[in-house]
Amino acid sequence: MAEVEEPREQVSAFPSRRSPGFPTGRALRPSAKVLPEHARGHNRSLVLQLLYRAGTQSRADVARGTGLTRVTVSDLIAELMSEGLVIETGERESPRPGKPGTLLDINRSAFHIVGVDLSAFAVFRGAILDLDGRIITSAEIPLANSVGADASDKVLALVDELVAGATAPLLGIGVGSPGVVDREGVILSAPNLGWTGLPLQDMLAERFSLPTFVINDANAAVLAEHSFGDANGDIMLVKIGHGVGAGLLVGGSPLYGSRYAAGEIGHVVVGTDGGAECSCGKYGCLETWLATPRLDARLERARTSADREDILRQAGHRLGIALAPVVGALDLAEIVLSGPVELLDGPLSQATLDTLRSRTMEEFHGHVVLRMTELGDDIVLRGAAVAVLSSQLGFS
Amino acid sequence: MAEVEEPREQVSAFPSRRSPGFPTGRALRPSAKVLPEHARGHNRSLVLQLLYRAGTQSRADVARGTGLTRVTVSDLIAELMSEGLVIETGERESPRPGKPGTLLDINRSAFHIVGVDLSAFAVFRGAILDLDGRIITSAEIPLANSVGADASDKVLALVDELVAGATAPLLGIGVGSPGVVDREGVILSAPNLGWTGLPLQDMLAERFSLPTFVINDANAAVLAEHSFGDANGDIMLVKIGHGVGAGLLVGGSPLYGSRYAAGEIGHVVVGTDGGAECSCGKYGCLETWLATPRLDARLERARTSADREDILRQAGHRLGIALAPVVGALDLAEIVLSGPVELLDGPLSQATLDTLRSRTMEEFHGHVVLRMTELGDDIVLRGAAVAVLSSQLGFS
DNA sequence: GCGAGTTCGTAAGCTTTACTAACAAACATG
DNA sequence: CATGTTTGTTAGTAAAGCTTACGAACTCGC
Repeated sequence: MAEVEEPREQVSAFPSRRSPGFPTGRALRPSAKVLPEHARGHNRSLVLQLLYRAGTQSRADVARGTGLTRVTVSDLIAELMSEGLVIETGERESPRPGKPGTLLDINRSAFHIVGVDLSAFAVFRGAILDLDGRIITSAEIPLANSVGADASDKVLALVDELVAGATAPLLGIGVGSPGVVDREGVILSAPNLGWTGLPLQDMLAERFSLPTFVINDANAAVLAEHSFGDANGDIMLVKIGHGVGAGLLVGGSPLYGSRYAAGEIGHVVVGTDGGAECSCGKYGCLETWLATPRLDARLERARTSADREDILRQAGHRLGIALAPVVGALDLAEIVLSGPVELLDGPLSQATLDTLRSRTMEEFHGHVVLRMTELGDDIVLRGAAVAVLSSQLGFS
Repeated sequence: MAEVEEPREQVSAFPSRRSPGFPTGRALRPSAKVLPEHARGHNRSLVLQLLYRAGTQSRADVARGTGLTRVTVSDLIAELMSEGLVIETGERESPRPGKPGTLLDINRSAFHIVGVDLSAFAVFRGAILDLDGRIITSAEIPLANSVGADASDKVLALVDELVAGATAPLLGIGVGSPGVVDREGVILSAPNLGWTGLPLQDMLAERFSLPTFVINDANAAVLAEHSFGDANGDIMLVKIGHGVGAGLLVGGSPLYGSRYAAGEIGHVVVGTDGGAECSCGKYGCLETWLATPRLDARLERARTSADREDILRQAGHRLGIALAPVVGALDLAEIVLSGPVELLDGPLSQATLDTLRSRTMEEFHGHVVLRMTELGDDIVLRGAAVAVLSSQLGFS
């Protein structure tokens, strides 16, 4: 019995079955046939998802929650238990009549995940996380200006260290990298790290024999916000640091763009009144207004706190100008900012919101929410872990 | 055996089975369980899709094209033939060895579709189309300034006329309407027609007992461009007329937005240097630069052809300014313009493209293509028909 | 002309999956 | 303590696509 379609052979922590999931649902791609076993995988994910989210409950509860019958749920649960993914946690103490149910939960400590963030300044950060996305241990390796192969060697070294220190079977490795990353985890271009066409995902998967996922850092961040934050509906996460980038989640799934460059808004020119010269050669790019080095430099020159506020407000204003057409086109529910709180939270984000409101139509887009993420500096790390979770367990 | 989930009972042209399709594929919705019959529906659509696109071929060809076995394909084809959707068209004249296959095709003249465009100026347009989207007959009804119930009565009258003149069983009714339309085909707001919360889809479905789909006009247009035009990848269709709106297709499916207002970019302010006062009260909205009445008025005041060109170029420039952040955020493959060719095709679209190139990053988004649609004034009509096709046959 | 090889479509039987029906176990309530 | 409720499991059924096998119809080489 040959596997139907398994493009890349990766060793999984699960003995029997990899959740196949459905074809991506794209109406027009030459989408694949669906076999009964695919349906099984879908329902399996459904059960897993319910347990993950709603927590401890009985088989009968799961049956009601998914719409499947108790028989089918029992069967799926047996499979999941044999893989060690689900455990029985005892009996329900019954305040109601009838036989008390056997309570189930995801075995939240049975597997760990390696998450890596390559987007911080001058340092690669990594961590081991549990299935709930909590950080168990973390590690760092200074970048020391390395680029190219030196830099990718440091990624390998960092993951080496994390994998060696793991205290539970690993579900996989997730990496959030700056730059343009394709669907196979090849980093097509990451100028700051001197990478072009680096197949980091394959390199890691081969070296560690673990399911590995390399994605863009802003996409990782928006995944984290979706899973661990309060995000609902279509959201855009704007990540402001040494550069400016964004991740978009539409209908629950990340938007890649036609050449994997979705969210690359840092070098879009903002406004029609010039602006400072950018490293890219143009004038008035979003990064010239918002990248933290530029912003810090401008703030240092400020004399009064009113000056500081003006500078921050101006930056926020520019962000609002750039985001207004995007909000209009996508009808976003939420815009989340990620970056240095002391810069972003306050006059800057307030000015962004004000500008957004004054440049879009209240009736259509007045409902858009703008806020800071509450996930702090771990957002990319945790988002990379979500990518692993989502692919290995079949949900996000 | 109860239907699993059929929110709205609609009479279909098909006796036995409505293609159920899969849940929308949104990772995080409380997505539904999948039964074997859902898989069947998916594979059924796959076969239909292949026949629709690739045209005449044998059962064995279909099996190779879909990855299903010849046995399964035979079974599905038998089902489709019993519904009158597929017919045998003769034997292949064999240049190759082996038994010649029996050629099959979609029965392209067996069903017709009603398509309606409510977005034209001062007139409602409708047509009967065949399964290939060709217009068989068309009809119009002058709007004569009616609004509210008078206007919706005219829609009913127009569809009455078309349905009465149909010469084949109807697959369904598709309507492209201006304004904000939700997923159930309720027109939440269409100011020009005086509609608020008008359940047009239900009204038509009930009156004609046919599957009916009411969608936004720009979304219809982008569907048409996708199906009948050359569009590939993620596209945005910008529809310029008395207003300015857009439809977005991401990963092959339309983008609705969190409150069904995606694509409503007409009242986004463009640039940071003021602009004319808009009917909405703001200054410098995209519509003040591009809506055809404003543009025509400005062009009438032009003295020389150089003046005319300047005006058109300025308008195109503004469109480029508005689109640059959207291109950056979505990494669009293509932007398609729909509207009066004499205004849009030439200096205007050239200026839009120039502006787009000068305000985005060549490496990331230099590949974006900007062009006029070739579907002309029938684009909404045909897109509305695509909505019917896509839902009733399970593809687009 | 004819056997060998190829391709097509179908028949029969198998495997997977989720379903229904039925039941024993375990509990609350009157 | 009898009754009703809820849980989880066993047994059997229906749907779907698969594999295997086969007759029909064709081309090609001798």
